Amino acid sequence: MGYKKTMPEKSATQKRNERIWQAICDIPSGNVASYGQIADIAGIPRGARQVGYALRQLPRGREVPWQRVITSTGRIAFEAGSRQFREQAKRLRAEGVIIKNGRVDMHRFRWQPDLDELLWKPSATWDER
DNA sequence: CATATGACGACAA
DNA sequence: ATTGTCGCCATAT
Repeated sequence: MGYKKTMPEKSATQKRNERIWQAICDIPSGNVASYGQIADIAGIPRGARQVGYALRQLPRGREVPWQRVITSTGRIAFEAGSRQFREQAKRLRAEGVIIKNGRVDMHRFRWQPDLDELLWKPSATWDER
């Protein structure tokens, strides 16, 4: 029975990454969020860089809308013109996000969770069908 | 243990 | 608007 005791538990890092990936999955298509914003939602204040790290660790095949995470100033974090930059821009535009002069208008496309909640909260009313 | 690094962010010039 | 600096914090060496 106990021959599985060496099963390694998820490291703190792994659990943190999971929370981050999960938070990113909540960003609606057509919207974007900043690294810091995701960090806060994932319960990691001042953890913007950790979000970047988690994304870099994102396993192939794991479906997470990583393209929706950009810097707080509305820029794509990758070097302009790089392959990754173009891929992200392409995906965002495919969702209707406008990138003008290499930047996204955060006032217009930034995801606002609380506002989003307001639309989900009254679900009880709709759940009744 | 000391440094360096990075898909960040805030701020000063 | 740009650019540089510094703070932040997990990892890598």
